[in-house]
Amino acid sequence: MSQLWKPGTERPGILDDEEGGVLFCSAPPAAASSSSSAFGYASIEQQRQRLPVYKYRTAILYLVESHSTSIIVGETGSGKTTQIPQYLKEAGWVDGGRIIACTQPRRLAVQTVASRVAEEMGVKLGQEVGYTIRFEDFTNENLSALAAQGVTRIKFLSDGVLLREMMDDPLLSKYSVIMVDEAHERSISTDILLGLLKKIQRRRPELRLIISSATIEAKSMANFFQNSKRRRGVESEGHGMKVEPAILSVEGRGFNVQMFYVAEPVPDYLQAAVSTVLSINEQEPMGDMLVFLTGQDDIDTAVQLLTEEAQKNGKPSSDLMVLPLYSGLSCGDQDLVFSLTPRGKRKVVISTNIADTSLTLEGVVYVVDSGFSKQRFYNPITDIENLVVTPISKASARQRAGRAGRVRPGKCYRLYTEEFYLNEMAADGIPEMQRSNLVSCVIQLKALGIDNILGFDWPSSPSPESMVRALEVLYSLGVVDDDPKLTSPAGFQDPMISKMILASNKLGCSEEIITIAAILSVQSIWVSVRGLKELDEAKLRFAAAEGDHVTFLIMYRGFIQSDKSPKWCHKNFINYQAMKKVIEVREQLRRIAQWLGIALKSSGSDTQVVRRAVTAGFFANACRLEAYSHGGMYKTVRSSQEVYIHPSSVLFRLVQLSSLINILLY
DNA sequence: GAGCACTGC
Repeated sequence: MSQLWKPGTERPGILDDEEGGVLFCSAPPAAASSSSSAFGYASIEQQRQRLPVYKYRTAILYLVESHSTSIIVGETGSGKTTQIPQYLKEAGWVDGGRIIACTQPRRLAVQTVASRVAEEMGVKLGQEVGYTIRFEDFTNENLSALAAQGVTRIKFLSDGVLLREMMDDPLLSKYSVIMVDEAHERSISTDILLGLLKKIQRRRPELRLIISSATIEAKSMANFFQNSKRRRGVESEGHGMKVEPAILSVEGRGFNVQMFYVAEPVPDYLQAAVSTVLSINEQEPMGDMLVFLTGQDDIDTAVQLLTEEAQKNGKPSSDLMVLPLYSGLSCGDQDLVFSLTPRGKRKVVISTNIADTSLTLEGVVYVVDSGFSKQRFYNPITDIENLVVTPISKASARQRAGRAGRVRPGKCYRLYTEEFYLNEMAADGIPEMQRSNLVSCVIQLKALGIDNILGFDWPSSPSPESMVRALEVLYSLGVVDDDPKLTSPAGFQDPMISKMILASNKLGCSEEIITIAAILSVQSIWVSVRGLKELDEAKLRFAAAEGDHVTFLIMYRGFIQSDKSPKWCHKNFINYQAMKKVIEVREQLRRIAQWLGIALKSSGSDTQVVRRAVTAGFFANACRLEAYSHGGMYKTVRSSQEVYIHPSSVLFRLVQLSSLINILLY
């Protein structure tokens, strides 16, 4: 590599122009390629140079050197995530013991990207290239001179972990460059991170930020980082940097995807999806299909309809291999979608949004897009979060379509009209921050010393009602005082859990409550097969009349007594992976509890104190059974909101039963 | 008779 431009030297000849205060850098000259392998196959170096981002190497390094914030818009397959940290290292951004950080919203992405980069650099993962996610720290940050060889210089981490690091080192002083990847997803932790990084920049003008995003929403991101810097514009001058964020666009490596729309709005997208799959199968050449629906229910129905169709012998649809995909599936079922398609079969994966963000399917040529997804919405008045089937955004529709063009030119069938796409769909989705309960978000900011929550500078502000509601809940739990400042160090992130654990200390059941807290933090410890009689029977074996929390305790004890046996879990319809996570989380909670001076103490067979501790933490959810109500209707104490026992609860049948008795009695 | 997708103490 000889054509490098070193930071601090004269800038290379790049065309740039000012546009509304934002610097656009376009069409850089292609960098001269260096060595080529003497062998017949592509070396890692050659593979790296073939990535679209390689053409922009010099440009990116120039922008990072000369701007405090650079925004890189790059489609999937551009190589930005794996390459940019390496470019930065090659250009000297790790000199003097500094570290380059690259954040991801998901754990799996952190692991895979880190190991890919370690492989490309020919180093052992955990040394020069490392990663940190919860429960796994694969870095070597021991800075002693002797160990200097394998010290971590490029570090991948989940954005949640970087937030945690801020509690110990508020200025994140060991990092020279922080790259926030997948910023377009606008997850809560990414948004908090962006807000805090903007604050850090004022105190550390030498820190460079790279915001990496898949959509052109970049412009509003640029505005966010530009605001208020104008007012304090002098600060960075000494460093010879531009305060306006730079925006650079890198093309992806996708193939062309041809779009099809329905002529008229469809009355039933599930039916429409099924018949579209069948007609693609009859009319189009081989190639796998990916269908986007909204949830488990829809997906199971669609799979069933298509499988029935496929079983009709002699029909062309008999060569379909139909597979569902959603997070509730067991690992084994999820892995099926990655299996090789048998000869003469065509794979059809029916998926939720999981195929949009978390999993990448190879070999998809046809995408069927219902135009809907399930989204969480939060109502601060009732303090209730809901899942609602909602039209997706244009950005999301484009992302879905792009899945068809990863291996060769593809086709995307949109089950909505072009008119709807052009005129009705929102350009971007609503950030998660504006659709969620903000209790843990507020407590995190408080723990970082941000006291004026309502005045915090967010990439997009949540509603004042949600903020006030969150503060109210924290106040009623005694977590914040009148100031409002945190009354005690935030040991546990979730204040309800925190309160429950503190109460258990007084009640003498911390052993049990820490188990319950751990179980509440995983998705579900039951396997997710619905409508299966055996599952209900298994539940009855563990069910306690005292409710789900006590049931969890019985299950956990059984798991420990089985010696943490996967077979025992399988037999009892318990999710082994979830149980393993419970063990890990429990251990972490136990450590924190110990640090807070809470000793583990068991209440033995006394479950009453356990239930007292649970209600101490979750009293805000208290509700009253309505007399004479059919089907067990409750109303919340705080807002008289109508609520029902969830069918997944062990009390579900019991309540049905007891309300039946009520009816008989009156 | 029902849970889009994720993160972390």
